[in-house]
Amino acid sequence: MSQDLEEDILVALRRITRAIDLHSRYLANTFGLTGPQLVCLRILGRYDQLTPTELAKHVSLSQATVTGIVDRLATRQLLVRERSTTDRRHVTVTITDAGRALLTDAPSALQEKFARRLKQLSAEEQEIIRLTLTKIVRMMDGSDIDAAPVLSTDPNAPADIAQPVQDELSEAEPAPQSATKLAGQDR
Amino acid sequence: MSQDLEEDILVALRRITRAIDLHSRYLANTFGLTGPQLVCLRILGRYDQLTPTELAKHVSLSQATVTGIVDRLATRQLLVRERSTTDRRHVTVTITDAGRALLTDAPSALQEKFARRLKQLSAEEQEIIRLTLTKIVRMMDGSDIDAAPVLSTDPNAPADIAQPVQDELSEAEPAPQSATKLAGQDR
DNA sequence: GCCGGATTGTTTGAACTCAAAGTATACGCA
DNA sequence: TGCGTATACTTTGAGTTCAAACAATCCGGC
Repeated sequence: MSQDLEEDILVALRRITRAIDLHSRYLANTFGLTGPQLVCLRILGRYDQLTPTELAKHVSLSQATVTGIVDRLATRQLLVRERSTTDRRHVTVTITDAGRALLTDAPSALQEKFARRLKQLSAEEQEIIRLTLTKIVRMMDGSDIDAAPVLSTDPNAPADIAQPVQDELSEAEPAPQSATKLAGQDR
Repeated sequence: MSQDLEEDILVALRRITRAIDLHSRYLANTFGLTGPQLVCLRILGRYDQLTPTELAKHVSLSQATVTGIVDRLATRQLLVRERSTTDRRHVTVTITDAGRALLTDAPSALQEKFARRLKQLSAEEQEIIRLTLTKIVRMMDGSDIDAAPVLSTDPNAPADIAQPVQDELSEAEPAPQSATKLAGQDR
């Protein structure tokens, strides 16, 4: 029965992705920003100003994707784009007062209901969720490419695309002995 | 420290989404089908023929999305679209021999590396992952709308958008009391 | 000063994703 | 028979996402 573990995981991930997407559209309708836009703006609110590359790293998106998001936020005047005078290749993206104002009463980028339910879980359960997701991220990170080394006859390896990135956040994950803990909390 | 649980989860989910997307592109390059295309074709391989609506339910996507995917698979002749003669509103999507052939040596829709790592985990750990993801799905499903009832002054409620969906497919998941099971099978 | 490689960002093209609008068809009821 | 609602699917429009191609700029060596 644990045979279709992979399938189950696939289905679960697809559903989660979908739920996130639906929430993003919901946010767009009711609040005016999509999920990714909100997340970017929030990060920017925290750092005040960043280059697109930095922002991309913080939100785990590619530079190109961030360009599009910044475009849309810029047309709404929620941030400003300026080329650096010292190195004109650099662009600094700065949050505006309007952007900051919008953030003050911005909803969560996660579904309210989900967030609420999350808080109702025991600290233990919350930790399991966090650790499990972190573990999945780690297992997925930088996959593929080295899993199929045969493809590129190119001598200089195309290198790992998704590269590390990994270290920024993954601090604590001591022991996965959590299994037994999970026992009682059914319901 | 458990304060930024929400943030951590958000980040992890975004990374997972990204990893899946990157793998999808990788699949497209090396195998010729994207992740969603592969998943749809696989389901079709299992059922032989389905209507777009049924297919959409099986893969947890909207009907509209499936139309696009079926389009692309159809132009590659991996499946055929036919209008039902009895009810011409219905379309049946049927996998072709070519499609079936392609499936035989199709890679996993999940990253190889991830799949491998997954198998190396203990049965217990695998179970935790599965249960955690399932739990997240359950917590996210049909969220939003009823979480913010105030928005629409419209008398006829826009109704639940993401609705259930849930029940159609989960035949093989009778009771969610699975947590307790986890207890004994420790090993 | 100038050329070539490296770095940073944007554009382009393709796929995915959804809701909402549109189209075609069926079915019930008068 | 005919009208209206319901059903099944497709189209449209917008946003996200990425790699790859492109552009602008910098910096080091000559």
